[in-house]
Parts: sequence; structure tokens; C-alpha cells
Amino acid sequence: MNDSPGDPSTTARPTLKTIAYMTGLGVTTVSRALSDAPDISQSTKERVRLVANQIGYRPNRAGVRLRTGKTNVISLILSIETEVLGLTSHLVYGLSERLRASPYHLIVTPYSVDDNSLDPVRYIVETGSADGVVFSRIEPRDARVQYLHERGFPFATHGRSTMGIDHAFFDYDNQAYGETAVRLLAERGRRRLALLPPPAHLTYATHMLVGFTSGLARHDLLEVPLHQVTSDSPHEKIMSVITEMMTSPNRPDGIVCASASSAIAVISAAEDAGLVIGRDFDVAVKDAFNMMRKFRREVIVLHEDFRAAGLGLADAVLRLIDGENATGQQIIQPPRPG
Amino acid sequence: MNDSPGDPSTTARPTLKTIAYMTGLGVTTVSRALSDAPDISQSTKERVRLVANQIGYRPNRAGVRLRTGKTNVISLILSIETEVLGLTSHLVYGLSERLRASPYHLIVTPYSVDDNSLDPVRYIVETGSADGVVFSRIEPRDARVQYLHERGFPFATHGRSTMGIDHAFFDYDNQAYGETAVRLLAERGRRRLALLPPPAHLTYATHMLVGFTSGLARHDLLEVPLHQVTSDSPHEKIMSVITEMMTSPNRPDGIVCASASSAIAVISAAEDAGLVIGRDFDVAVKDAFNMMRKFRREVIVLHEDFRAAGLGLADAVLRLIDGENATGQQIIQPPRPG
DNA sequence: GGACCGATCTGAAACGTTTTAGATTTGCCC
DNA sequence: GGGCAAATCTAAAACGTTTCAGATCGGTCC
Repeated sequence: MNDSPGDPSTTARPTLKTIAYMTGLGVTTVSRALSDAPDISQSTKERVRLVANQIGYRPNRAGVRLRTGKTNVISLILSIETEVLGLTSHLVYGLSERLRASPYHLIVTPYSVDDNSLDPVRYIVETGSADGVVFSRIEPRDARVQYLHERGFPFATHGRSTMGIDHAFFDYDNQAYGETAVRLLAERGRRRLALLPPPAHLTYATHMLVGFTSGLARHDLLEVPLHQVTSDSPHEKIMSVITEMMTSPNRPDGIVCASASSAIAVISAAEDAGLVIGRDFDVAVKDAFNMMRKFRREVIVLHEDFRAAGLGLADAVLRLIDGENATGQQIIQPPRPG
Repeated sequence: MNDSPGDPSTTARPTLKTIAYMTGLGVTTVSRALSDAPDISQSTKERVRLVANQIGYRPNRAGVRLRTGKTNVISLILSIETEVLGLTSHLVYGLSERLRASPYHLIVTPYSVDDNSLDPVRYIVETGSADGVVFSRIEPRDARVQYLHERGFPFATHGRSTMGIDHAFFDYDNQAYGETAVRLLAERGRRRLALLPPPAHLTYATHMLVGFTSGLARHDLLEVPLHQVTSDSPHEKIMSVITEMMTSPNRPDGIVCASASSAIAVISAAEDAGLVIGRDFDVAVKDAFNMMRKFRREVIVLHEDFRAAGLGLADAVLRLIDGENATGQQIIQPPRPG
């Protein structure tokens, strides 16, 4: 088949060998020239780079990976049921935007909330299928954070843990959100507020609750407790709970919602009960899509920027991979008026 | 370091060599045993499999990939500006759900609409960075479809081309959507309809237009033309065009929208103009999130199932990789009442 | 008893890369 | 002109896998 060894006339993908053949150098030299090693002469480097560009050489990822163990992959771990719905798409947007200029590829690793959330993380570490990992839905004593931290594996989380491990994260300031939302409701003259909280096991549930209650105290408002429902509950479940609450004698006149999708359920139920949003009842909500702001302008909207989160998380992971310390890789994003 | 060669006591990740050492077999035998080759005895196969399971052996992807060229990767190519917004998350959901049980990983390859859409496809083919590829925003004579088809590279598209290439696709029946939407509007007594169409260069724009106009003809309705705006136009742009249209003397009494996000702009503008949806004006829309149905029940909603699309596309690509023919890998999903 | 066969196993090579451990050349010093 | 250092290059090994081309061993056939 091959007339002369290393003959580059073939249509196959160029390798180091191809360049070596074309320049008359050894494969080692070519490799070192391309990686800008100190013991290669300037002229050789230039010649090699020229040829490499001409023939469109790109290092074979499998070769690099096999030899060095470096995968050039960042893995985004997603809970299929709760996360792939909407918000996350902006996160993917931000992540891939940042990764596009880098040699890294973004791979999406899904898991089901029925599974142990540690499984995908363990899989990635054990099989070495990524250089860094990003995930969310963080708990105060998150097993994944602990696992990765112990092993020194680069990771950044959307949300944070609170067990004293100094890890990279990007978090929305949910405490400030709670406070601000309450303040805005108070400014509209609302006196009796409910909170539709995130699932209690997630760290940011606590943050939001703290903000909410401190806001209540500051503005001297009353809390109307809301039980057995979170922003993750199914639409119908939220609606039925809100309906019940709205028809009770001491109904709230305002509510702080932890998510846009749950706010939709709240609004539907409230309107079904004959209330007019903005007149009888006010709703505050975090909105990533700007959909609320555009669609239901009577709703009180605070913006949460998931794209910025993606950018920040990608940045952090890349820096960790480059050997930087996790200290200083913590970003808390303040709520912005929608 | 290593006392005995191949000593498995080390904490390192097990390889074929580890199993070979433990069973006293050769590496070749172990490899062939695991791949169920015919010239390995049953007892050996069982013994090898047992040990492999015990020590949690997983083939090194880089090794396999380097040797065989198989990447075990499916690439989803996304236009960052228009696609990562919402709808696509369900597509990712479906894709990864189907791929989870397979050895394939899903990697997300973003591109900007400013770039040549062929670039990411070419990159993947040239660098061999995936075994199959999925993308959308298909044009009638799509360059990517042609490129991949010529090279026999496995791919499936969300939407279809119309140049006679028999490729795998999953498409929503946008013609039926157009017809049905018009029918539903007609049933509500609407007589003068507008269409907020998809960008004209995409295949499904034609389909939707055909359905729309045939629906108009069948129910003997009038078309109110809508110019210089598509469902991809910015929110503000759509609003201003709709506002202008709504204040004109021969305004439509109903509209068919190509996307949920554009419908939001339409509704906002209509309400700003003092119209009440469902009374003065009706809006028909495709909704993937079920958000419209839950939120604005006066809107006429037809459901588009992106998760099913993801499942179908993953299925198709896997089958193509397995050597099946593209014929028969075409699915057209009918619109479903929201 | 020699040839042959089937069943079962295996060494070596190869995929493309990086790194280790030199090899070669040149110039300089004494 | 021998020794030495600096500059520049390179062969070979290794990462883990699959595959090619046998090797080995009983047994069978004539």
C-alpha cells in the first residue's frame, strides 16, 4: 500500500509522523517543536509550525489522552428530571461559550434523582473520563464535594456546601434574593407573606429562608407558613396547595417563589381563585429567562443570570486544572432587578 | 516501584494486563474473552469475566479509541444564540436518556450563527471526534447534510432537508401544525389570520406556511400578511411589528406563532394595545414546555415533544452507527393538542 | 507413525503521543 | 588536540487496546 514509509501523499489524517517525514526531522523533534520546548532551535520550530499549519495537523486526542492521561474534557453532571428543564440551558450556553476558545470539550453526564448522586462523579473519577467536573443542586454536606475534594479532583459547583471545604463555586445570593423580594413586596404594601421554598435539603434553601425571615423582621411583616410543597413539587401539587391557602381566612397577600416554574403554578392557582395579581396579591420570582418580565409585567422579577454562572464555573474549573488554588474561585452573584 | 511485573496490588486503575496477571492468561486472551470471541473456551470466558467484574475493570477509552478509531461519542451541535434557549434542553434530556444505557457519551458542540454552520461538522469529521452527530435548524439544501452524506458519516437531524438525500431525521409535522392551528382558530370564529413564521431559510418554515395557507383556503379565511419579522426576531422587534399591525384598520383577529417565545412577544404587544386574548384576539402556539398551557390557558396550544425528538434522534444515530440504512430512520411527529 | 485438524491460547505489532535518556555536533578553552 | 559544555536533535519505551499470524496440544485418520 504505502510506497515510501510515512508518505504524506495519502488522504489520511496527518500525524506527527507526517510532519517528521515532510521536514526530515524525527517525530520527537516535531513533538517538542510544537510544544515549544527549550531545546529546539527557533528556525526548526518555525519550519515545523509552518508545515503543521499547511497540512492542517491536529493532535490526535486519543494519542494524547493515552499517553498523558489528559482528557481535555469537562463534564457537566445534570439531574435529568429537575435540571435539564430550562434554566440549565443557559448554564450550558455559558459553559460552552467559555470552553469554545479552549481545547476542552463539554460533555453532559446525566443522572436520575433516583440514583445516588455520587455515582456519576465516581464514574468520572474512576474512569478518568474528564479533567474537571461541574454540578449543581448542592447540599450543605455534599457527598460529591467531599469525595472530589479528598481526591484533589478539579471541580466547581453551582451553589455551595457549608462544611468548611474551600471549593470553587458560583452561587446566586439567595439570601439577598429573599431579603430583596420581601422588601419589594413590603414596598407594595404587602403585610402577610408566604415563601415557596426550594427543596429543604439543598443549601440555597437555607439561604433563601434566612433572607426571607430577616426581611420579614426588618419590615415587620407576618409569615404565612406554607407546608408540604417546594419549588420542585409538581405543578398540580403546587396549585392545589396554593388554592387551599388562598381560600383560607388568613391568606397571604404576597409570596416569594424560589423558581419561575413554581411561580407559574402559583399564579395560575391564584387567578383561578379569582385574585388579580398586582392588585389582590403580589408574586416575587427569580427569572432566568426574562420570560416573566416580558410576559407578566405585574410580577416582581429579580433576574438570575445562568449564563454568567456557566462562564464563571468554566473559568474556575479551567483555573483549577491549571493548578490554581480553589481559594478565590468563589463567586456570589447578587440579585439584579429584572 | 513495582515488585512483580503486573502486580495488581497497586491502587491504579485495572487494565487488561491486571486481569491477565491475575488469571495467568495472556493479554490477548483476556481481550478476546471479554469480547466473546469464538476461539476462547467457555470456562476461560467465565473466569475472565468474573475477575473483571470483581476488580471493576472498565476498558480505557483512550486505548480503544486509539486502536480502533471508535470514539463512543455522539456530538450534539447547537447554535448558541438560538438553540440553547429552552427548547433544546428537552432535546438534551431525550438524547442523554437514550444514551445513558449505551457506551456512548453525549458531547455538546456549540457554534455561533455568525460562523459557517459547516465548521463544527467538518471539525468533527476531520478530527474524528465523534462516531455520530445530531443537529437542527435544517435548510432545504443543507450543506451539512450533503457533506455528511457524501462521507457516509452517521448523522440524524432535527428537521429535514429536501434535496432527495435519504437521511435520518426526526421532524415535527409543521404542516399539520399550520393546518390544525388555523382550524382551531376558525372554530373560534376567527376570520382574518396572520402567521408569525420561522426564519424563511429553514425547511420547516415552508412546511408551516404550506399548512397555514391550505388551512386558510379550507376554512375560507383571510390572510393578514406580516412582514420583516420571524419567530427568531428579538422580542422588542416582534412587539413593535405586532403593535403596529394591531393598531392598523385591517388588523387580524388571530395569529399562528412558530414558537412560544415569539408568542410571548405577540401577547404582550396585543395586550398593550388593549386587546383581550380569547375575546378580541386568539393566539395559537407550539409549546414544548407546557408553560403556555399552564400559564395562559386562553392561548391555543399544540404540544411539541422535544424529549421524544431527542430519544428518536439518539436511536437513529445509534442504528446508523450499527450499520443500518438511513431508510426507515425518518420520524414525523404529529402535533398533539396541548 | 506421520500428516492433518480443531480447539485454544498468545507474542508482537500497531494506533499517535510524550518523555526519558542519550547521541551528535559545534565551539571554546587550555 | 584533548576535554568540556552548550545546543540541538532523536531512538526507544510507554500509555491500553485490538488484531494478525502463528504456536501448542491432543486427537483422528489413513
